[in-house]
Amino acid sequence: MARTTGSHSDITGPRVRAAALRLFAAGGYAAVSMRAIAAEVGVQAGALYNYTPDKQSLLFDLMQGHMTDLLAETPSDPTRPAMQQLQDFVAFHIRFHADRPDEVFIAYMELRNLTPENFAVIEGLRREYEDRLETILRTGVENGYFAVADPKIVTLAIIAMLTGVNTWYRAGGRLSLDEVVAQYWDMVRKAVTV
Amino acid sequence: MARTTGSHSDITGPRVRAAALRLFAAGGYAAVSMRAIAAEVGVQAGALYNYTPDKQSLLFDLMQGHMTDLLAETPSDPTRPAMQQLQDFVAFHIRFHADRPDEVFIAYMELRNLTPENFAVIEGLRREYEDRLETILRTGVENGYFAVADPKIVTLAIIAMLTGVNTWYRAGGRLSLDEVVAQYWDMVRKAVTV
DNA sequence: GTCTATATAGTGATAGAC
DNA sequence: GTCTATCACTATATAGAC
Repeated sequence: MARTTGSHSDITGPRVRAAALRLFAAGGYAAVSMRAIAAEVGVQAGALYNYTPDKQSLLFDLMQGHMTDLLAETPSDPTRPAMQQLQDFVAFHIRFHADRPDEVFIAYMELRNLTPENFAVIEGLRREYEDRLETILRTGVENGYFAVADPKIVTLAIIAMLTGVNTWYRAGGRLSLDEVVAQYWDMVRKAVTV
Repeated sequence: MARTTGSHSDITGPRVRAAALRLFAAGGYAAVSMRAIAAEVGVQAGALYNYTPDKQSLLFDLMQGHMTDLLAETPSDPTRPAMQQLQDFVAFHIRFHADRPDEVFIAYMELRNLTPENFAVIEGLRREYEDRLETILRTGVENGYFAVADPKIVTLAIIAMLTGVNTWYRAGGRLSLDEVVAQYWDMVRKAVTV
């Protein structure tokens, strides 16, 4: 992928972010050098600084983009029964995360490599996502469909369980994503039902 | 903690491991220098190499020690009913992990910083632990106590859910560890019961 | 917009004095 | 067993030519 010369501003920027995403997910933010990212893109290290002010911004932009995409696509229809909303949430979470293994890995593993200011932003987005699920659980409790002693705990437990799928699921493996979604929905449904 | 001179072989070794544990958990293996570990112990960087052949061994020893402790302490009594064995496992997992937040964090976050040979060892120990739970689930299914379509999936889901406690639980917080164990056991029990 | 070259600082690990 | 000093690299980021 060695390049020669010329102008590529409109395509190089996305390629820098894609290379950083792949390399950060594979080796970890601290272990990946700007030179390695540049080599993956096919430019020299100095050229990266036309697309990002520094390495930290590269990480933050990837994580922020991931979290805002997550929030934008989360299903949210308060008119549906709580049980349906919960099923929608479970299916969405598994499918969204299965589609973006690198982003998910970074979002969980590289939090400590964010500056305190950037960490606060990402943490806020994460809490916003958790609140979506917690609201569904509280609604179901109020309406008598769910038996959940502590909605906050159950929220965190469900999200941890669902996100765990990413540690083992691979497309083309023993189970289809449909089967995975069905299995996890079965567990979640039983765990929260009266 | 600056030191002056003298011999400390029997106490410096454990202190090196303790410092590496704390710093790796706080900043990540790749981001922590041998000089930082030495400073935490109160010696110069060169002196560390009296206690470890290299930085990689320091990480591996911490992870291997954690996993062998985990396996050694896991309750295992096949004569008890599967439901009791499962409850024992859930309570043990939460308490063991709550006691060792740094070790748990490293065991999950630093897998990719192990050499391939060391990774294979840790991965084998991890699978051994998962097999303990999977065996309990299969026993309960055979005896008609559990309704679990795919014991392997449920094993991974339960472990992910339980380990997630470490991301938010802090001693002295809103919930006691007894309450946390009770809440999670309630969810697990309902999720696997017929 | 990308290049080459470089400033400045840090890295893991080792050698040899004490 | 710990020290100081150092080797050989690598790091992020910048300056200036083209």
